[in-house]
Amino acid sequence: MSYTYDYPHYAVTADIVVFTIRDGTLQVLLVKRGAAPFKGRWALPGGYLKPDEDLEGCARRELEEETGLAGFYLEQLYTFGAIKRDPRERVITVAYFALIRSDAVSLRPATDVVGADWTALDALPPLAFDHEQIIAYARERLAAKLDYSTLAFQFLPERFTMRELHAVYETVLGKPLDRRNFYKKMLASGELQETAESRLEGAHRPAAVYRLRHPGEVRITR
Amino acid sequence: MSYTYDYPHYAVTADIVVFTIRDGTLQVLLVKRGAAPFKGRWALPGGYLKPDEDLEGCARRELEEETGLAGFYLEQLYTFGAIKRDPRERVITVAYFALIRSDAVSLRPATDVVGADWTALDALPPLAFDHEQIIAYARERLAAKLDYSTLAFQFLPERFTMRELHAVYETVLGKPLDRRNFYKKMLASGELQETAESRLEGAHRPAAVYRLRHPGEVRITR
DNA sequence: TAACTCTGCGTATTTGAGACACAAAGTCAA
DNA sequence: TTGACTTTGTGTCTCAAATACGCAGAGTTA
Repeated sequence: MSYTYDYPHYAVTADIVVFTIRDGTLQVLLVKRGAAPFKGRWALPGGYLKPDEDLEGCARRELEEETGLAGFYLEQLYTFGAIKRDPRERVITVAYFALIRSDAVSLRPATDVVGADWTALDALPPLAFDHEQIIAYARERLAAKLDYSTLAFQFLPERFTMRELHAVYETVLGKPLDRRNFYKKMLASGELQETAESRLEGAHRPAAVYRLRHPGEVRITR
Repeated sequence: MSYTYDYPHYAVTADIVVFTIRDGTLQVLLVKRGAAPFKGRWALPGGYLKPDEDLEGCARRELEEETGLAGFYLEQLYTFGAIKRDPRERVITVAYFALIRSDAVSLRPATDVVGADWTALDALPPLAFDHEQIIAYARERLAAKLDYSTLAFQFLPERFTMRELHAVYETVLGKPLDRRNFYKKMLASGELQETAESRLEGAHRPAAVYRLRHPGEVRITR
């Protein structure tokens, strides 16, 4: 089957920067390419847009195929269309970023790749295409948005402690935040809901367990 | 001439939301379509991506053809790809927004349109495609970015007074800002450079003339 | 029961945004 | 020439939020 048009058309893909937090570091999902170009190199998960799906639908489908997960947070990032970014032909890629709880995922490589794995952001291997650039851009957006949204909660289960939330912020921002001021700020934000629960994890006072006042919804907090 | 591919490709366009300030209101550049679909309707300027130009290059070229202007500020906004956004065929459009000093422009309609004109944002006619949505999104981005960048200066000539700068902010944000606090904030930002010049415009004290400390460069100020 | 560790709350200081008063520097008209 | 008028430019006060840091609370372990 072939497709013919009267004037130039382009391949369109969605690539997704999937962030998670594992072992106290910010990690991103990479797949190992099984075919040329860049065969054997790591790359972002993604794939071609189909005629019957919209852009976000494409990103969501590609990621579901790879992780088995549905309902994750997904946001359009930027569109990359440099002429030679793909050596084969002109490919326009609409980049997305997603946030996922890594404990909820079991990776299952898609058909056109030979492996998929999480990689720490500060230990990235050489990547295919312009994917380093895409990841750098996604990381900036993520860090900036922590400050004025409830994005961070996408990394946590429904119920969590202040320490867990604090750790997410420190990990993503890559710098220490005063624990006590952080507690205050979070409580003052009005986004947290206390629960009756408390959690004992070690030889010390148990931590109160919180949940989001508006779960399953990313809110802009200013 | 025709173009044939092994799997679905898509038309890719760049549409540009061109903002300017005229008569004390925020205005946007619209063109009147000369052909179907939406013949006779107003739409955003834009056009098809050519194989030998990148996305920003496409936006820049389309706008240069329309306004004769070069070197304006241009930023990628968002990519719209809903399946039926163009009734003819699937079109992916990468939206940009540009800021222009309207006094520096003389409009000259491109070949495929019958007219081009500035329109106040609060008096938009019905638009073609999803262009209302694109404009709304661009307006949000512009207003948000005034707060933490030197974007506003793109609406002003190289040398300007505090009053002119103040008017730009009030117009874009659509609300009054205390003049005296505004002065203080701008001076404290460190982005302004005093000049020896002052400007006399009426029966009152003349205003000091400033210029940007880093002209021709949009800076993030936090 | 004392040592230890993390949790939770409080307080004091600094920084920045916003409200508002008033002097300064011009023109214009009497 | 002088006073009315208008816009420019600076300062002060207040309040809210961010930051620095002290310390009691509530568990476990030796």
